[in-house]
Order: sequence, then structure tokens, then C-alpha cells
Amino acid sequence: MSSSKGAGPGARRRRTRCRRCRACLRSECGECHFCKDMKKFGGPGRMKQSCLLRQCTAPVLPHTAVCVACGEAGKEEAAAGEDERFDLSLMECSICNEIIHPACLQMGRAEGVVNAEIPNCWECPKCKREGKSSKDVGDVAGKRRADNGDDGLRWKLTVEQAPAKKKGPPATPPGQAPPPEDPPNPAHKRKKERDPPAPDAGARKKIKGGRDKHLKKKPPGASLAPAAPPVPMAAAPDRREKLERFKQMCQLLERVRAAPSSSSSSDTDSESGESSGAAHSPPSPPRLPPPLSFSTSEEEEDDEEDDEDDREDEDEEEDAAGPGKENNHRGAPRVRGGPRRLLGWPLVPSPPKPPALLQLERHVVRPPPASPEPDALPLVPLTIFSVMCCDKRLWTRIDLSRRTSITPSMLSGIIRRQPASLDLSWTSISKKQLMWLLTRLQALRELLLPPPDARPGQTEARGRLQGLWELRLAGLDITEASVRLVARHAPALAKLDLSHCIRELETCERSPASGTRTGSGDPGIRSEGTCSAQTRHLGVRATRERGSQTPGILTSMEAMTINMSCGGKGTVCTGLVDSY
DNA sequence: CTCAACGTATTT
DNA sequence: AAATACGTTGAG
Ligand SMILES: [Zn+2]
Ligand SMILES: [Zn+2]
Ligand SMILES: [Zn+2]
Ligand SMILES: [Zn+2]
Repeated sequence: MSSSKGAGPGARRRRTRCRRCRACLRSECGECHFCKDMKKFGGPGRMKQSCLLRQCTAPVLPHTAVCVACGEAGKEEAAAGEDERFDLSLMECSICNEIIHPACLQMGRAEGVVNAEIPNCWECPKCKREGKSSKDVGDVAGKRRADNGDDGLRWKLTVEQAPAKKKGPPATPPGQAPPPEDPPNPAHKRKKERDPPAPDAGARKKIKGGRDKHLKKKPPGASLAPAAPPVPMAAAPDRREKLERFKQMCQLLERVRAAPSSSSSSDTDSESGESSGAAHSPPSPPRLPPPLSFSTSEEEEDDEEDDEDDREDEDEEEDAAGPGKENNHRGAPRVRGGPRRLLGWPLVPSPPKPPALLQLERHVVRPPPASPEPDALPLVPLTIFSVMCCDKRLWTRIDLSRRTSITPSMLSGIIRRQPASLDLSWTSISKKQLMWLLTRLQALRELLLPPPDARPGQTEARGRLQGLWELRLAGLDITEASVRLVARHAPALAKLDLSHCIRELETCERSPASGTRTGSGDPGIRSEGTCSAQTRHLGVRATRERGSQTPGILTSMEAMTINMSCGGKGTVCTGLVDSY
């Protein structure tokens, strides 16, 4: 401690908004919680927080930040190549908080692990060498502790807009910051736990601190970098089966690979296997090998109750990484940063989706190892494997339901894949995590945007839920007002799951009688049928009452199925046990 | 200096 | 865990 000047560890520099990301560029909504607190919107101004819709997704170091070693600012603009650019930039360690030019490190920058989701953020070589992990934060220089509510979402979000296309180099356009994304955080669960891993990143379990140091894989933790070590997978007994599946996948890829995925090369990052999640997919095309899921050290077995039948493997195909070269062990500073590992296995690849929207190519990971296009790839198993792990086309659906814990790496993986379908039911995902996801999932974000055809004076915005036909809100403490909004904005809704909702909803009164009409709220929904009390998931079939005075509600809907079982206050369920 | 808000500390 | 409160830093 005490190492250096006040600037060292002691004075952590506060990050500020980048001013360039989508969030930074928009105006305050004036309606969110924090906006309402602002004096300008009539609030008391005590919270002093940024508008929720303006949460910067790529917070940057203050302009006044300087290198702890040489005292100078970042000079990336003066650099020529990518590497030099990195060497001359200022990097802030998420563990010890020191800000330094990688070039000013005598031990070299090779051991540092870059967090590609946050600009100028890494786990410095010093900390890495000492085996520190995000968990150790706090001891450093006696300042800052990480124990506090640090959930890992330290620097708010980052997402970003559109960097230049896939360029190879860092996306740092001239004078600007890269388009990072950011780390999520696991938060919740795990009550205390001490030592081991994970402060912010998901660190899981109790691995003991004692020596993990150089265990082969990196200690979980950090949401940051994926393990970098190239760990050659040693052969293991049960690995055989995995290899088998792996082969199958390769074959499948062969078949599927028709699509040119020039997709982000960066995407190919290394992923190690990591957790799981299973992806289901529509019945269609080529079928992948069985579910299989593997996890790496990260979460894997947390003692929790992850149980699940499936997962149990542990592997790590870790380095599948780099397509090609990538791991450079010494020498190059690598950034394996960004992406943490995988989420799971795709059960079925989505049909060779045309290159339709290669949308967000975001994530520019530092070392853009030019990744060969899949088509051009030599049929190297590992390489193909890594490509598959990140190819967005193979991840149209991601199912993390029932996972007891949603880790940062999972969130990161979700964002990188931009799935068309994402199931997070029963995950107890935290509000922060959900917010984090919402701001960077294009599809969901668009869902909440005003309709493309909305006109200024238009009072009754139609929204983008016109085609929504099923909505599951089970277990939520949803209000009647919310249900009304749903009914109003989702005219095509055919199935609505409100089971396990604690509060009493008047929308569809639950009375023993059948064919009763709705309660006071009456959105024009009438329930009918009989109730089978013992059934846990019985549902209520409600039919829209014709001529309801509530205009717009359930319009165009002849009937919809509403599951209101297990509601609050000992209410009696009404209706038919439907097909739900 | 003023205004915005980050990162913590306290409360709920 | 989430909500609230606020000292203080950072941009202009
Ligand atoms: Zn707002
Ligand atoms: Zn920003
Ligand atoms: Zn320096
Ligand atoms: Zn450090």
C-alpha cells in the first residue's frame, strides 16, 4: 500500500460518461425514477442519479487521468498500430485501480487481461501475477472495498453503438473510445462466502483461496477475461463423450456452414465452455447433438443447487479460442478480454439464416485476430468449434431458465449472441442485470421503442406489441394497471400467464362461479368454466366480452387463455382448466 | 462556478 | 437486494 502518490490506488478516478454511446446521446426521458427525482422535473433532487435511459454503456476514464508511472495522459492517438495504441493508452486495473500505460510496466503487459467491455479496463499484470482476482479488491491500498454492494456491475453499462464495421482493428476510431460493452454481475444468491472468487464477476463458489493461483484455468471470477490460458485440455475420462459430440457438431457445422459469417471476427473469441444454458430451438433443420452442456470452472457446480440433470461436465475447451493464433503467451498483450465464455450448447442451430441482419457487430475485442471466415477455415476442429460457439446464427434461442444464478459471463454471452429468443424464467435475475441486458439487446430495446409509424400528435401510440400473442408474467407482482396496459397494447394476445401473481387482480375476478364477468376493473374479460382447485396450474379461460366499454382492450381478440392459478389471497380460481 | 452524477453509505 | 441519500469529483 501506500505505494504511490495519492493517485495510486488511493485515489481512484471516477469514470464519466463517454458522450458517444446511444444512451449518452439521447435526452433525459423525464419519466424514469431518477428523472422524477431531478429538480428540473419537479423532484427533490436528492438521488442525484442519471436518467435510467441515459446510463452510459461505456464509461471512460476522466480526462485528467494520468499514468501512475510516468504521470502522463493516454497517448493512443499518437500510436500507429494497434499494439502501440494499446501500449500508449491508459489502462485502469479493476482490481488495484491503478491507471498505467501498459508500456510503462516493466513486467510487460502480456499477463494483463483486458476487459473488452469497458474502455481502458483490465486486470493488470501485477495483480494477475499475484493471483489476485476481482475478489481481492478492497485490500488494495486500503481504499475502496469491493465487498460492498459491488455486484460486479461496477461501471454501469456499456454497450454501444456502432463501431465501425467489423474492421479489424480496434474500433477505436479516431479519437474516440471503443465500443465496449460491459460486465454484468451476478449479484444475488450466494450469501456471503468469503474468500474465494468472485467479487464481481461471478465468481463462484468457494474455491479456496489458498492456492488456486495457478491452477490451470483461471479462476473464475472476473467477469472479465475468459480464461486465457490456452489450456490444452488434458484428456480426461469422460471427455470422450464430449469429443464425440464435438465431432458431431463439427459435422453439423459443415452442413450448416453455408452461410458466410463473416461475422465479427472478434466474436470468435475464445470461449470456454462455461456454463450452460441450453438452447432449444425450433424444430427444424439439422439437429445438433444432444444437449450436453458443459461448464468450466466458473459456475459449474456451485454447490448451489444447480443440479439439473444435465450439466456436469466440466470441461473447458478453453482455448478454442483464437482462431488461429490468438494466444500468444508472452509477448503480446492479449486481450482476451471481452468475452467470457460460453453459455451453453446450441441444441439446434438455427436454419442457415441468411446474412440477414448481421446487426450488431459490436464487440470489438481488442486483438482482432483476423479470423478466417468459416468457409475458409481449414477443418480444424477446435477452430470450427470456436466459431460455432459464437456464431450468432446458431444462437437464435438461449434458454437459461431455472439456472439458479445468472453470472456476468452469461450476460455477456447473451449480448454477444443477440438471441431472438431468451428464456430467463425462474432465474431470479436481479434488476440490475435485467437492466443491463435490456439496454443492450437490440430486439428488446426496439420492442419498447415507439412504433416506427408513430406520428407526433398521435395520441394512441400503437406500440410494437401488435403481434404479441403470448406473454408470461407468472410469479410477478404485477398490478392491474399493468395488465390493462398489456391488454391495450397487445391486441393479438392469445395467451397470458398470470399464475402465481401475488396480488389480487380485478381484471378478471376470480369467483367460484363460472361465466362471471370480470371484476370492477373490467377490461372486458369474462371468465368461464369450472375450476379445479387441486390443479396447480389450472388456468382460466377468459373470453372477451363483446361490446366491452373498454375500447382497445383485447380488441380483435375473440378469446384468450389466461392462467391465473395460484393467485394471492386465497382466491378461488375460476374457469376451466384449460389447455394451458 | 455550476451542474451532472459516480461510488458509497445508510435505510428499507 | 433494492431503495434512498449525499459527499465529492469531473466537465465546461
Ligand atoms: Zn429518465
Ligand atoms: Zn456513453
Ligand atoms: Zn506511463
Ligand atoms: Zn492491478
